[in-house]
Order: sequence, then C-alpha cells, then structure tokens
Amino acid sequence: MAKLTNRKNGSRKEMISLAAARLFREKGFASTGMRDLAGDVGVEAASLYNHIRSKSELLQEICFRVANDFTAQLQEVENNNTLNSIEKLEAIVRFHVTMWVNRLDEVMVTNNESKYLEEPYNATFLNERRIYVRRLEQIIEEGIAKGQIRKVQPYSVVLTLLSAVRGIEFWHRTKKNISASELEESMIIHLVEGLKK
Amino acid sequence: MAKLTNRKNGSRKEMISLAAARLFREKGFASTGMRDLAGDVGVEAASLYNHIRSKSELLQEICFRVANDFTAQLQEVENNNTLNSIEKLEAIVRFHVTMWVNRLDEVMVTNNESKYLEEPYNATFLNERRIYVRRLEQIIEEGIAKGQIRKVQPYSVVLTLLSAVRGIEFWHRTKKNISASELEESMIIHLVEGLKK
DNA sequence: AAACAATACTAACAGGTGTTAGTACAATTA
DNA sequence: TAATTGTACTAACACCTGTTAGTATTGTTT
Repeated sequence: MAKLTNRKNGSRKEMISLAAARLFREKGFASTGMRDLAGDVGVEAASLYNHIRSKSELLQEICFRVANDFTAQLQEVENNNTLNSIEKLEAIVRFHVTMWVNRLDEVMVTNNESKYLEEPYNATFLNERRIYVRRLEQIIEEGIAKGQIRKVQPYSVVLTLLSAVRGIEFWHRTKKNISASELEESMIIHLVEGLKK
Repeated sequence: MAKLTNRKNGSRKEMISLAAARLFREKGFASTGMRDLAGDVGVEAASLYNHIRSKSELLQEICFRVANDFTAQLQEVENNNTLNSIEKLEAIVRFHVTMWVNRLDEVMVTNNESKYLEEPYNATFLNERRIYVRRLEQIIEEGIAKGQIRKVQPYSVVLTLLSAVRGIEFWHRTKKNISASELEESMIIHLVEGLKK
C-alpha cells in the first residue's frame, strides 16, 4: 500500500500545513488551537495526530521550509558571476517581494511566530538568520570595495532591506490601489536605486 | 486619601503596564499569563485586579498610548510650515527611529499584538492606522506636486518607510556594531535621500 | 481612637489546552 | 479471502487560563 497511501498521506499533511500557516498568521501560533485547525481541515482534533507529531512540528516545518527557500536563492545569487553587486541586491530584494506577495502566510509565520519554536530549533533558526544577514552584508561590502555601491553602513542597509518588504503585509489587505508588479518596481527603485554610486 | 493613593496606584499601575509591555513583546500577548505578569511585579495574580480591569485593558492602553504619540507628532509636523515635504518626511522617519530605539517594548507590542485587541478597539486601531498612512501619503503627494519629491508611488513608499524601521528590532539584540545615531543617519540617507528630486 | 481606602492574600470557578489510548471502519495488498 | 494499513472517531487526561469572592493587613485621614 506504500505509494498510494504515502501520496494520500502527503496531500493530507499538506492540507493541514497549509491551514496551519493561515491560522498561525491570522490568530498567532499560541492562539490557534488544535480544535480550530481540525475544524478547518474538517476533522476532529485527535485525528490530526495520524498525520503530524505535534503542533510544534507544524511550526518547525513552516519556518524551516521558508528559511531554506530564502537560503537556496541566496546561494544561487552568490554563485551567479554575471551579476554585479547592485544586481545581486536587486535580485534578492525581488525574491523577497515575490515571497511576501505569493506566500504571505508562511513568510509571516516565519517572521512573527518563530519565537515559539522549541529548542533547539529556535536557536538554530536564529543562527541561520544571523548567517543570512551576514552574507547580505558581505555582498554590500564587496560592492563598496569594488566601487559599485555607495559608502553605506552594510548592517543598517541589510536590516532596512529585509524589513521594508514587510510592508507588503498591509498591502495584502487592500490590493486594489496598486498591482504586485508596480509594488515590486517601486520598492526596487526606492530601496536599491539609492545605493548605486 | 485621594492624592497619595492615586500616586501610589498610578506608579503601581505603571509598573504593571511596563512589565506587561516587556512580557507581551517577549512571549506574545496570548502566551503571557497573568501569573507570569504577577511574578514579574512580585505579587499574586489575583492582586493585579486591584489595579487593572483585565488583561485586555493592558494591551489597549499600550497600543493606544503609542498610537496617540505617533499621531500627535505627525500633527506637529503637518503644522510646521517651515518644513518642505522632504524635511517633513525626514522628521517623521527620525521620530519613528527614535520610538523604535527608545520604546521598543511598547512599539513592538503595538505592531505585533494589536490584533488581540477586543472589538471595537481593534477596528478603531486599524482605522487610526489607515488614516495615519493616508496622511503620510498626502505629504508625499504634495511634495510631488510641488516638485520637491521624485515621482514615486506614495502608498508603496509609505509602506516601505513604516516597515523599514522595524529592522531596529534585530539591532536591539546586538547593539554593539553600530550606535543608535549612526543607525538613524544611515536609515535617513537610505530611505529619504533617494526621494529628493 | 475610629473609620476608611488601598492593596495584598488564598481558594476556587468554569472553560480551554495539547495530547494519548483505544477502537471502528474502509481500502489496499498478499 | 485474510491480513494489513491508514485514518477517522469518542473519551479522557492533567494542566493551564483569566477572573471573582471573600478576607486580612496596612497605612492614612478624620
């Protein structure tokens, strides 16, 4: 029965994870009950435990899935030698905007609820984030050294870039005024253009 | 006994509110128990109710205190006719940075936990925020019309400005690399300078 | 000294929490 | 067909939640 069941199990678990991401975003991790989640999936709370190990596991999977996607894309950009430093930053910011636009639930949960990760996951997560920030700083430092980027405070610029896209959270509530691509272009101009030398 | 008691009561309540802000930020509103809060204040949970009406009331006071401070400062800037549009934006961003640096607990609670406000407070809060954003947009629109600001998407720029300062949250954990004033100058240059025509 | 108000305490409440045990049923595999 | 596996259910658990009632203690005001 292996394959069919695994497929079924997989899709069921995906449903649960998707519903969890939405609920964790809307109500917060701590305020989302297993009975809420079960209701959304259309099942009794106890039945969830045929598919997941715990509520915490759901949060772990969301946070590290998102973190891995960000890290993988950063790796790609770093390896792409056809891009100069500004173009690298632009590619990274565009990816962040895309993630916030297309995967709001997961990304917001990762940003706002990761503190509820149990140890050692929380420590691992914070460490990965620190390394991610450090790698972005290095791109900026390299750009400054090569004369492609203005003399700026790399750490401060990274913080600003990473946080600025969080504004997309509010855009999501009232999408009508401006399209996703307009938003993306506007943010690129505002955040990246000014770094050019 | 009115005055002395009120003073005592006031300071006791301030202590509770301060501890609440810190706990709400660290653990989140939902995960902060009245017994946690009481422990921090050095008292039994039930004793808190001699000073406050409910857990919700604590959140309300924090959120609206912060919201009022932001609104009051915006009012001042709007009324100051010696400032052009760029200078107005700069003053506003500087104030946001200062608030995030000096009153992190309250500001973060206001940003991250306001969704736990009970109705009608939640609706009122969201409405005030919408109006605040709208007023910032108007400053930008006016600056564009007067030729002081580049042609940008006002809404997108406001979202970016308001969210970018949230990066200060992470700076707070490791203040050592860069001072508050360096951070402020860096953010002003990155976020405001590029808007000049 | 008497009265009062503020504030702390203990005990208890009704309801909610994540999770486990045990069981029944359905579909798939041998 | 028989055995196996996945998945749903009900019932229950130990614990935690914000809050109230009732009471004792303290320090201040009349």
